[in-house]
Amino acid sequence: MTDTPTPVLAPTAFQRRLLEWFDEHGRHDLPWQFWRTPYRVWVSEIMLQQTQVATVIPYFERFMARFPDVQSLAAAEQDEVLHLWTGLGYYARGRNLHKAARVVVDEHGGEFPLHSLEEMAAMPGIGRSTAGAIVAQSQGRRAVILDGNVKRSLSRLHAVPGWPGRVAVEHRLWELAEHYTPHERLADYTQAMMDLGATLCRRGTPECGRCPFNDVCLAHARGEERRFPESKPRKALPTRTTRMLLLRDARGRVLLEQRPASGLWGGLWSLPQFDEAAALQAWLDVHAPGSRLDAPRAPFTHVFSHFRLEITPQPARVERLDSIGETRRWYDPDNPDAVGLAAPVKALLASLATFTLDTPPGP
DNA sequence: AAGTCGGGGAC
DNA sequence: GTCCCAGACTT
Repeated sequence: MTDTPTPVLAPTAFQRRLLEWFDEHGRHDLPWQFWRTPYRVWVSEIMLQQTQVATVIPYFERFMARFPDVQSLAAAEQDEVLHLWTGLGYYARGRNLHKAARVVVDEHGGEFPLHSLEEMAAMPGIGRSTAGAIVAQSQGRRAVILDGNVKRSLSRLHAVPGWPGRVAVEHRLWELAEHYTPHERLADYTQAMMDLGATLCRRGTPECGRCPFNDVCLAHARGEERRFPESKPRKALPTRTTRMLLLRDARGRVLLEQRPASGLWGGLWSLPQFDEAAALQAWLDVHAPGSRLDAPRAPFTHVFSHFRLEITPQPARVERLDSIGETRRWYDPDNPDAVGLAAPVKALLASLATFTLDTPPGP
C-alpha cells in the first residue's frame, strides 16, 4: 500500500462543489455552530466521538448550562462532570474532558493552545482529527480532519480498498483529506465534509442521486457504494466442543432432553450434552447404570452466528431407564414425535432411522 | 495490531 | 439480533 492517492478532482473543484452543496443543503443550526468558541467546539467534538448528533444535543445543552466556560469546568468536581455525562457512554471522554480543562487552565492560562495542533492533540481525549476539527471550526484556520464521515465519503469517492482500521488505509485517507482541504472557509468546509457523510453519503443508504460528486465517484460508477469503506474483518468464530449422548433403549428409541425455555435452542428437544467424556460417563453411572458405550461417531460442526459447535455423538445402549421426568422423552426415529428439534439433533436422528447403530454414518 | 470503552440508532 | 457511530487510549 505504497501507492499515492489518485484524487478524482482538483482541490478547487472539489471545494467548490462541496461548499455549493453545503450552502444549500448542509446543517447550519446545530447548537455548537451559532457561537463557535474553542471551548464549545471542543466539548461538542468530544461528545460527538462515536456518538450521533441527535443523541449529543441534549447533553451538550445541559453541559453548557452548567459549565459555560473552561474555567467553570476546571473548577468542578469530576463527580459532577460524570453526572452530566451519565447515559452518553464512553465515560473516559468525560474524565479526559475534565482533565484537559484543568490542563488548559493550569498550564495554558485558560486558553487552548490553538496555535499548535501537536499541543492540542497532546491533551487528554484530543487526537489528530479532533484537534483539526477544533482548530478549523473555531479559528477558521487550515486543519485537516478524518472522522468516520470523511473516511466513508473519501473511501467511496476513490474506491479505496481495505479496512480503514489498517494503518496503510488510514494513511491514504489522511493524504486524500489533506489533498482536498482548502485554505479558506475552513469552518464551513469541515462542517460540510461531516454533513456530506452524515446526511448524504450514509453508511447504509447513500443518496447518490443528490450527491455533488456522483459523476466522479468511483464506487458509484461501479455500483458498489455499499462496499466502501470495507468492514472490519470478522473475527474467526470461536469453536466450542460438546458430546451428545445418543442413548438408545432395546426398542431403538433415543433419549431426548428439553432445553431451558430461554437461551440457545430454548424449548427445543436435544440430546443430553456434556463438555467432557468423563461427565457423560458420570451421568450414565447415575441415571443409566449398566449401560454400555459404543465407539464415538465422527465429530461434525454446527455453525451459529457467534460460535462453532463441534459435536461428538456418543452412542450408548441401555436396557431401561426409570423416571425420566417431564423434560426427557424417548424418541422413536422411525415414528417421530411432533416436537421441535435442534437442527444438528434432527440430522443425527434422521440418520438413525435408516441405518443401524452398528454401521454409523455421519448425519 | 488488537482490545477496550457504551449507549443508541438503523436495519 | 448485527453493525456502526463527529475516536482515543492502552496493552
